[in-house]
Amino acid sequence: MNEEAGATIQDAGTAPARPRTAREGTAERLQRLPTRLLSLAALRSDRLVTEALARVDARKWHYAVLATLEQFGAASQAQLSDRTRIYSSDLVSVLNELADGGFVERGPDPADRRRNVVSLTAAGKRRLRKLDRVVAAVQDDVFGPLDATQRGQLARLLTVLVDSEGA
Amino acid sequence: MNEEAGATIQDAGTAPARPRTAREGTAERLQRLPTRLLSLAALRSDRLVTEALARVDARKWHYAVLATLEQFGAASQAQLSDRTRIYSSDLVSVLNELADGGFVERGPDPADRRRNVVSLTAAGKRRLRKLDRVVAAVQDDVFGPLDATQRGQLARLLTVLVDSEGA
DNA sequence: CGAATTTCAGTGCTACTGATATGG
DNA sequence: CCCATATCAGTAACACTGAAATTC
Repeated sequence: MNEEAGATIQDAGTAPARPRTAREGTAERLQRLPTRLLSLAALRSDRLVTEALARVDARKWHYAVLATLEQFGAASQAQLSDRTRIYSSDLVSVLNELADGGFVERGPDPADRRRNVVSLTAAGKRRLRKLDRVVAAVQDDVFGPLDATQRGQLARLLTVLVDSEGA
Repeated sequence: MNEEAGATIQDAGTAPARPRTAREGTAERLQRLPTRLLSLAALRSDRLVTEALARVDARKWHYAVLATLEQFGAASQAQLSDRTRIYSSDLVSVLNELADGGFVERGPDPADRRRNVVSLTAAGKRRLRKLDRVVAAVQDDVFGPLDATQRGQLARLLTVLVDSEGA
């Protein structure tokens, strides 16, 4: 099958670039490109998270909203949007889904009738426990190749990057 | 209608969770969640890369294809797909765009008429130089908050994760 | 025949941009 | 009048699936 294609592909037009300068070969630039490494690592991570959550009929945003509600308490959608980084326009359907499942309640805020008050239900808390376990398990899948020290290092470095936003 | 929890946002229903156990508070779980940190960092990185490339009418995949062609030489689309991680179905339009710009040439492989041979043109090499500079500049934007040692650490850790795929 | 290659059609999720209606 | 909030409509880029036609 994979005969080495004689003249055609081996040297058709472009010769494979070798590091000409001793300094810094541009050869493996793509494979080593930090932004690409970050992108590829996140792609795999997101895929595993998405798959694991899909197995229990959940999405990343569901977890983010539930965890945020438990941490900060009931909130308006604008607050939830800030805290979860979900665009408020996208948050609408997420809350619809969570409300359909009975995991959150959404009612008008009597103090400001533009707002809704979104709060966790008892079922929502149980749901959060479940998703906590799912998400925790995925961490080991994703970061399994790293030992505890490396995981800490990575988390610290990523936190610096994430916190540098908008600063 | 459904406002049984009369209070507004301050204490509607759910009290902000405090770390009850001394062990490991689940409070900031979302903010510290490694897969989320990875996702958010990559999101910002991808956005900056995409924006910078868009300013010169390019996309990430254009760069990936051009750099791969220079590194490995002319190749079939299946080979390019493997090397760039672009799905072969998506590669078609990327190559169309690059060919429209005169940056690559795509011709049939006489040795195996199922294949195309994709090769870099002179204009493609000049294009690659340009994109190289753009991409290099973005690295500093994205990883500016880290010093050289930290950047090396991060790159090493991400490489471990990326290489662990399919292994 | 089965398998590889290119291409096309189409899905689903995400990020992101308006616009709109309502209320402060 | 200007601003905030929630909602809706829609776009673009991606990741991914499946199927077709051609050729090995």
